[in-house]
Amino acid sequence: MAIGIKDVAARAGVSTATVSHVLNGNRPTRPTTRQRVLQAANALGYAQNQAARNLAVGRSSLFGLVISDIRNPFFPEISAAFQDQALLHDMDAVVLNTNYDDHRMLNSVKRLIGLQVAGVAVLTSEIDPAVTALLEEREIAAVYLDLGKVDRLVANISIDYEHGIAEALEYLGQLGHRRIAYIGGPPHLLSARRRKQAFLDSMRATGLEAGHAIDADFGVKGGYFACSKLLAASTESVPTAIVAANDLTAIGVLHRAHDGNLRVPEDLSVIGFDDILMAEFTQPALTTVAVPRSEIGRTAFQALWSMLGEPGGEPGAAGREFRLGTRLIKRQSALPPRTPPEERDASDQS
Amino acid sequence: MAIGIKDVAARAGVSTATVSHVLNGNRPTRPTTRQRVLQAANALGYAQNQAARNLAVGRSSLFGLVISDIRNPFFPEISAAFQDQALLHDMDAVVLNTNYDDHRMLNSVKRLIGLQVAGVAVLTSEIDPAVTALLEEREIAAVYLDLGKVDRLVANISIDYEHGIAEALEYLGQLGHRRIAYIGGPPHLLSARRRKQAFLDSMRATGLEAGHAIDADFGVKGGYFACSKLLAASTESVPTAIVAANDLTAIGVLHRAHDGNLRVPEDLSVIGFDDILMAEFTQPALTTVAVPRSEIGRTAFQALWSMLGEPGGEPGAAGREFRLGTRLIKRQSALPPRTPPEERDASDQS
DNA sequence: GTGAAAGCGCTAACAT
DNA sequence: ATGTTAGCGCTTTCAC
Repeated sequence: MAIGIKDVAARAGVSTATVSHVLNGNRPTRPTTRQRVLQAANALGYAQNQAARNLAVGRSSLFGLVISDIRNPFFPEISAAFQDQALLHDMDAVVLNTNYDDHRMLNSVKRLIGLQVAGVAVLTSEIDPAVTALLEEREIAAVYLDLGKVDRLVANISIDYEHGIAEALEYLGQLGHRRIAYIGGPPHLLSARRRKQAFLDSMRATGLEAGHAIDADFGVKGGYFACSKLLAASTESVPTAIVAANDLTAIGVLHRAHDGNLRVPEDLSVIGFDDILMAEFTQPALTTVAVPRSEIGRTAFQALWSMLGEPGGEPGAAGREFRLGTRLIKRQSALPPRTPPEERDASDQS
Repeated sequence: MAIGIKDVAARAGVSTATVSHVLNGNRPTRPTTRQRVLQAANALGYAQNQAARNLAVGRSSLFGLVISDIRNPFFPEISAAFQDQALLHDMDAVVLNTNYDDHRMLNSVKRLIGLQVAGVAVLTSEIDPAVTALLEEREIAAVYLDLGKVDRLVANISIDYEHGIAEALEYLGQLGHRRIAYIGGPPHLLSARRRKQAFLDSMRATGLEAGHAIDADFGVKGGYFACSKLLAASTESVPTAIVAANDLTAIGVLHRAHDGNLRVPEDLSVIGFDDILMAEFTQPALTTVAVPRSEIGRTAFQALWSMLGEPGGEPGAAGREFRLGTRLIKRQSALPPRTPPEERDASDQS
């Protein structure tokens, strides 16, 4: 069943070396030979045995992609973009979920090492230092998300929350808002800390009056209750705009604001992040700071790819820092009107 | 850098064969030797070189999982369940998106064959016959979704829409509904056809009065307009309940029903499928027929796993048919009330 | 421009 | 219970 390089060689009347070289384009071959080989390979339906190839080359055509959980809508787009790039370069990706578990994360990386992956992208929110250490020791190219470091075999992607939030605040300013509150995420998450800091810095920079900043849980419920607190303040300190650290939080805010039995500023404006992508669907009225998911995936691949040297040759480029911008998506965010459905169409499956 | 089996053998003072056997548990070893080997492996941070192993064994520790598009919320859960099972059996999965493209699907399978995968799960809606043929020819274990066939190396998973819809209709009957309409999906999709047929059969069986059955596009918009048509009918033929072939369609129906300017039965009931999972989130009031996504993923893995024989030994079990049931999730589906947020929490990510 | 042959790291007979 | 060793299918040096 297994059709090997020998079969192709035999059929083409050449040596296996030639077949190999034709297939990998590693050295010039006479066009006629080339033809014969290609034809033979095709006729036999030959598929290169990657296992053997990898063994010989010492590295596989696999990249590892470690994410928190593919069920979290934040990741599918990243993963898809990563794989699309991989396909373009004739590589494949093994995507592993850590389920937010450090131990499982380390294990995943060990598995990947066993698979002889050519590189690993770790795009989870928190990264176990043991992982970076392991990858470094094994001299495997790696790219991380919002990890500070960069090295010969370590690239880093960071999201420009600072600019994104500044943009959002500017927008609110144009709308006439002056008292702006913030609802953050769990302080133990790096992204939550960075977003909050960006908000505070940006407020200071623009000279706007910082309302309260409350930490919540990145969930709908957290946003809901945080909003209660904010709106229950004495009249002159009730914010007229709220920036929420992610979209679920923002959805919670909107829910609360329209539940009634609460004094809500006429023109309350809410801004969220489009982290989990449902925002647009569930709350077509929510203005969001869009995180460039596809770009993250694409960039992660490129980062790894660029660090890859020739199998036994030059070392490839050094890792570097990639900074990705956000996009402010403006939708009226005061009252979620009940409108006819958007022309969106996310369907077709099963 | 690369730590090989020899290093472990040396450090443990045994032969490579012993190390191999300890690691794979292929033959009894004296506990003390076992210990020494394990310890040495651990101390060195040894990770089995899968490429070499696969080459020797003739088969990799990889399963292929071919899906339409991981960005479609139907798939992440399937994929995650599949991978969780894989992990349990010390295997890995390479997940490939076809983007609903036959050509890309065939290509994906070819890639997987090159990777020497031990089996392939093709869980897309439509399956190119060339794919089944190729897999069959290469004698690779395969499992499909709603493909009729079953064979020595071909398993099949089918969803029991029939029962699911019957259950839904029974429920509507209990609620007192008699005139029930149906909005289907694009007839070129197998799942759409199967669901529609199940509806019609079930209606006939229960003796309920079948309202109109309209084909739509599996999208929100399609549901919206189909609903317009249904409710615009002459009074005595206006349905009091609508079954929609997927959840986006159902959401469209709900949107339309509550847009005003249309005569809507007091107690209009709507039932959808929870295909894309957002239904619960966006429309907590929609009763749905739940497709068992995780179970599909889990079953797909099990199907492949059971067909795997010993590398060079017995052939493993023959492929068989797996039938998976649906679950009817009852939520009031008449008027989507604007309530405080559910205690749901899908949050936490980067 | 092409071929012969030595491994890549592991497994699995076959020995002991 | 453990060691020796011949490949697995490919790449790649070294000859030609």
